[in-house]
Amino acid sequence: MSALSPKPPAQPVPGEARERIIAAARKAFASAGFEGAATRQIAAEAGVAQSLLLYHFKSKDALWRAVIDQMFADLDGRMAVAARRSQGGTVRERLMSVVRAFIDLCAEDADIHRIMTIEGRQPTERLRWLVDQHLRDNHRAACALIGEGQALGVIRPGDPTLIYYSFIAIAGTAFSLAPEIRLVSGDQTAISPDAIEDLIAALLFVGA
Amino acid sequence: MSALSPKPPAQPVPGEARERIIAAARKAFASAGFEGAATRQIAAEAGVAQSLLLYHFKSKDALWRAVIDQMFADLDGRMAVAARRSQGGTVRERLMSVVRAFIDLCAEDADIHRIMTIEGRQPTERLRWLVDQHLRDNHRAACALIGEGQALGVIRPGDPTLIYYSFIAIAGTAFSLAPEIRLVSGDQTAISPDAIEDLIAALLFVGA
DNA sequence: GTCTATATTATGATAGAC
DNA sequence: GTCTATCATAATATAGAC
Repeated sequence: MSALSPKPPAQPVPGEARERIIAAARKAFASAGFEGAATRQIAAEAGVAQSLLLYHFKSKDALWRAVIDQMFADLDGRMAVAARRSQGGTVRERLMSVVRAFIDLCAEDADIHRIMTIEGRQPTERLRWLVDQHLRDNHRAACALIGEGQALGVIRPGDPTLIYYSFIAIAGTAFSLAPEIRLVSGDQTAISPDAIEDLIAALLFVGA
Repeated sequence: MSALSPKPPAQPVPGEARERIIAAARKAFASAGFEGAATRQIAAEAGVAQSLLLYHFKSKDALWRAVIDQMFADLDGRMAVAARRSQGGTVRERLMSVVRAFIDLCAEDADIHRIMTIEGRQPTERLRWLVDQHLRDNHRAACALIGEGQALGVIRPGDPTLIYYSFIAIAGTAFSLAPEIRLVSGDQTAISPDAIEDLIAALLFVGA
């Protein structure tokens, strides 16, 4: 290896520590909530000084917002890809395309569901920011698709918002509570995206 | 009012403060998680000194366990009533009886779902205690009923544990995330037990 | 950009008066 | 049973060297 090696292990790459901090913060917020997560512990997990966290982000609150923005940039990107791939298909195909994309996202990393199910419990300033910044648009798009299917008699009748949250609940809970499910079932239950997809299809479609 | 009035307002009734502490602790643990909840804040909410909390319960951990035990005493009692009321009925009737009892419990107070969805995320000592103390038995009973329905072709095929957790997810999430649903939908969505029951029936039963 | 050191406040827990 | 006062530690955040 030359001295100009493209990936020097000791020399910190610019922006790398910042990303490590965000990753560690996401894990911490997802498992202990905003108040329960400690910036010291996040910094230790990222392998940096606690004060560096407040250099890159001006406060714990700002760090939380950075975590959320990164998570939703990923989510929105995946949803856009799923929508594009299924465009021109039936309502059922288009809906299951985004449903499957969300299931796969949760299977890979349930942190987004974990954080959302903590923040959605209380009408805090953080929740209002979340709704304005990210949730309202996703909710509107999903409900439009659900309403389209209902008009065609393909999707079960009922309040689209409740159907939307039921779908998220099934898709997210299985992966968010994986540690509990493992302990309760004695490791007998395999949590597969296919099995979750079947349950959601049964919920959504008429005569499924 | 005589001096021997049966309900003196100033004189603290024995055990009353203890109950207020448990109630305040349940709210705190449900909204902020174990680490995020502060004993000082719980005591303030209950209107007592912080140290009194550690007189009645020897530690924050012991307080948490007392909260859990009280919640599950209520849950188990309601489930037993629902099971007794429907005994002799069809599998569908028996299942929907306990399903409805759980929905009503969450509608009245979503704290049990909120606490469980926080604790189920990480394989902590608290989770192991929860599983041994309360969860395993409830899971076994539910899965037995689900399996019975599947053998008769009434309930959708699939891993009973995943079906069980999907039911809990739908029933609990709607009420746990009520503040978010309210904000996102602009108060357009009414979260009624009947609507939730319909969604769960669609999920559970073949050809629903 | 990253660190050490520290200020300030909040935390869980204890001691002891009443 | 309930309180005030306090301890030791851990929290977020800031100051300043390199």
